[in-house]
Amino acid sequence: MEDKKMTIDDIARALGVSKTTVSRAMSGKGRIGEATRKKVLDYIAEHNYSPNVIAKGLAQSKTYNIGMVLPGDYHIAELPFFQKCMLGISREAAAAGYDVLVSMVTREDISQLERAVANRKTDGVILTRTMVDDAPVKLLKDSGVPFVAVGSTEDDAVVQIDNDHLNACKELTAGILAQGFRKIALIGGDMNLMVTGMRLRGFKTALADINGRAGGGGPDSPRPDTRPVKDDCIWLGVEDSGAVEKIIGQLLAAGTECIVCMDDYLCGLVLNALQQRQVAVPEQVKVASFYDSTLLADRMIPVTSIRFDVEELGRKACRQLLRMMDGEEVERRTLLGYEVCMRRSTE
Amino acid sequence: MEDKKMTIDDIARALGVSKTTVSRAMSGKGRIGEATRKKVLDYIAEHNYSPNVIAKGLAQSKTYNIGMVLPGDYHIAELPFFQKCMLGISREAAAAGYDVLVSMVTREDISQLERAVANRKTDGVILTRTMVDDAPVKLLKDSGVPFVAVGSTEDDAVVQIDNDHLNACKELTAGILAQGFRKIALIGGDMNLMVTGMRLRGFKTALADINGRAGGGGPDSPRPDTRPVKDDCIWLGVEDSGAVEKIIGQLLAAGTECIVCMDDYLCGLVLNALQQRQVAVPEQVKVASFYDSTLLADRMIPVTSIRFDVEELGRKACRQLLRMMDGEEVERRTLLGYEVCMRRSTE
DNA sequence: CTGAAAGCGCTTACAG
DNA sequence: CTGAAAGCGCTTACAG
Repeated sequence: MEDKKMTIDDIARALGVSKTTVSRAMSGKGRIGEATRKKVLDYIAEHNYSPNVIAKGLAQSKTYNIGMVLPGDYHIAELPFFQKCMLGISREAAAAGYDVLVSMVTREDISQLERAVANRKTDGVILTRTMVDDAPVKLLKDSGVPFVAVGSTEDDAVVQIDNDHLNACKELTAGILAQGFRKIALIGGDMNLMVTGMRLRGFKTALADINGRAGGGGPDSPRPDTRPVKDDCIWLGVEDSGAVEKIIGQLLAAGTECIVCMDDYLCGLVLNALQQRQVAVPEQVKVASFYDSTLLADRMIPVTSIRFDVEELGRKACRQLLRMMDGEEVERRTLLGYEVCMRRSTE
Repeated sequence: MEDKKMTIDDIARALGVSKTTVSRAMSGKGRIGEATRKKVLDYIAEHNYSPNVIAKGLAQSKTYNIGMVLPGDYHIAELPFFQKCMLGISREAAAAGYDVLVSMVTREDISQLERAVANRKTDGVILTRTMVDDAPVKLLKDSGVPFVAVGSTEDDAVVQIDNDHLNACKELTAGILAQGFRKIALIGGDMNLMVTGMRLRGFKTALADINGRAGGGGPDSPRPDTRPVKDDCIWLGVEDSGAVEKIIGQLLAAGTECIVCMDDYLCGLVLNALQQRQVAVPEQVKVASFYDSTLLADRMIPVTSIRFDVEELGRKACRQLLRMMDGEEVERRTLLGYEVCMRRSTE
């Protein structure tokens, strides 16, 4: 415990060198004799000294903290995502000598983030979720603090890094359509989440593609016959079992062959509703979901799903931020891959 | 944005006073003229200045950070708990001018916590979960940093604050037994979690009580006839649906009347298994759970459950820690209340 | 290769 | 009531 209060000055005195020398030995910056260097490092190791990062930071005008904005009111379906993402961020930060400061925000209250920014407690900030019309994004833009958003934003001046939800959803949908199904429905949650919109676009693109309109044909490309996406197959803003029950009733009556769910919680509700009506999956209806989280780990049938590497997403976001803090130019938008896992539920 | 770089020196110069005066006006410490004080405060408000907390901390040998240890590998059943607990901690910390630094630990790797401690980046630490033979507890004890554990610990020198799981489980169990049921089973998860043990003890106490052995009778109290708790009614370390299926089979064969689940995830598995076997709840079997989380929010029947105020638990833990950091004596063990919510599933 | 000194932005005895 | 100065524990030009 004694060593906890040891200072660079103590070391300098004990070794008969200057503080400058000790500092240089540790940082590796500046010229220093190999023998001196070793002497200092040995002493440090032996006495289990570690420098006061706060003081170091002050001298360098750095905090060695990165801020992480975490929603305090998110839905249980998102929890596994945040857990992994946090883990990735904190591991990468630790590897670079940084600690992670959390600011929990809700839709009504972003005061924790305001404090962290005003108090200059962080060298940069990572947003772990993006919303339509996102208050934290605005705050951070105004503050001038370097930040990256995990997720997509409307403002493309913002550095953002995201799973490729659009193409993931498109490929998943296309995969199902490729099996010959045409009556396909989409159920999604909170429309204020950017991710909901991205998936919706992926879904629509897949439908449009199979209808013969290969995406983004130029103005002079032939205008083929198209079957427009039917609105009654897309349900967004769905939150609870009551809503799901009702929707399932309508979908079954309409002869829906496959239901794509935007998250594993909704998918759980859908499976419950189907089970209660004695509708067999996949024999009578196919079901697919996103995230591949433990939320569905123990269902009777394995559910077709997208798999993302969320810890890696967190790590990449952190690395990106560290580069920005070093003044490097970084790409505005980074999209990470995904894996479509076809399973029993859509066979 | 200009004001972000403003320093106490700028203010002093602009106002023609000393830095000392500015500092005193802000902190309220030391004698200072009311007029001077107002002048300084007005200037600060107008120019939207906020002091550099890092520098302030250095001068006071404080960090204005509290550390929060978060398991990086916890189970989904625990996620709603951690979310609320974090929110409570961070809100209380913010109110006291502190930020929250997270260290994510896993069973194999507590290096993030080691770093935070070695680097003296926090003035105190909150542990958000306790395990049997808990590595973070040991590390923190050795380090000498003030800390409080949310949860119960074996080592009662540790300052701990917890929901009263023992009595909650006891009361829940007693409430069910009071309805006349005798064939009651308990299903629990990870036995390395202290909470599992606490609930187990509560369950056993309730059984013992109804068997006539009022808890803790002295050596000279009459030794009444006792029905010992049957071990085949208690299943711990249950993790997945496979295990649950098997257990449910045995319990039904044995004529079990009620199943108490230690968390909402397990309870979900139990409900699935019962549904699959067409066993009606509560008509044929009663079911009760803990936590009252959104994990079970959308089940067909409302599930009898314990309700804890986890955000308040987080807040109390944080307040306790702040008091310790001020050098105050605090009680070694604090237990918070609970609410037993009897619902349809045990009617 | 090494050191004395100034500085990071605050606080706080110590003197007026 | 107010200020000059030293100090928190580091880093980093600037000189040797």
